[in-house]
Amino acid sequence: MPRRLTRSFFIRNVHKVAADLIGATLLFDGVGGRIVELEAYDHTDPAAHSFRGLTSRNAVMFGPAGYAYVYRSYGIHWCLNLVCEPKGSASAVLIRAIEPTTGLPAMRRRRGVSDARLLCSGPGRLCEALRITGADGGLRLDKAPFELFARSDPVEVVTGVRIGITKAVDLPWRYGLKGSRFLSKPFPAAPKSGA
DNA sequence: TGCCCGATTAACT
DNA sequence: GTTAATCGGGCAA
Repeated sequence: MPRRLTRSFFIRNVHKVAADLIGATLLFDGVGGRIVELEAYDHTDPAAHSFRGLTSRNAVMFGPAGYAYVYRSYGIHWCLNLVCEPKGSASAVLIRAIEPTTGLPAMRRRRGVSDARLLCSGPGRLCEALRITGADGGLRLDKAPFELFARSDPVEVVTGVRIGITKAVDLPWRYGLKGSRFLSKPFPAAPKSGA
């Protein structure tokens, strides 16, 4: 039986949490799967919502670790973040892709597609598949409807630059499960020496 | 009050 | 590869 993640898991540096979440299982109302891709953000980061300081939208990011920050993207999609530490850094990880393992029929119904690789590979897609909305912002991650379980097997974590942003584009704050078929986009191959 | 634009996605050519 | 959809946040006026 995998270990249930408690709030203390998130009371750590956002990059440590990010690396440890690859391969972990995320369920919402009993539907979800294995986290294969995420990105880190913090208040020193021009690409982060928290960069310009506390506002009503991003207030959850400035609060305690272990809570969900959900925001609307492009006026259309919802995106899920997990708030981390250090305290006051307004840091969080954006869950970008999971490998669907539980509740496939519900996810297919909600997404309107059958291909498993199109269910949860992308931050907006996975929120639609898990039915996470702005109403879930501010909820604790260690209580229902959220359930998080630590990975039970070793994984290889790869990093790269983040996707879909126009600022701080060079920070290697994207984390992924090496070789996963459920990434929203592949990680570039390691550059050859001498390139 | 108005304006610009985004941590995206799907449907185009 | 390009672009429309769609709307609230954040900043200028």
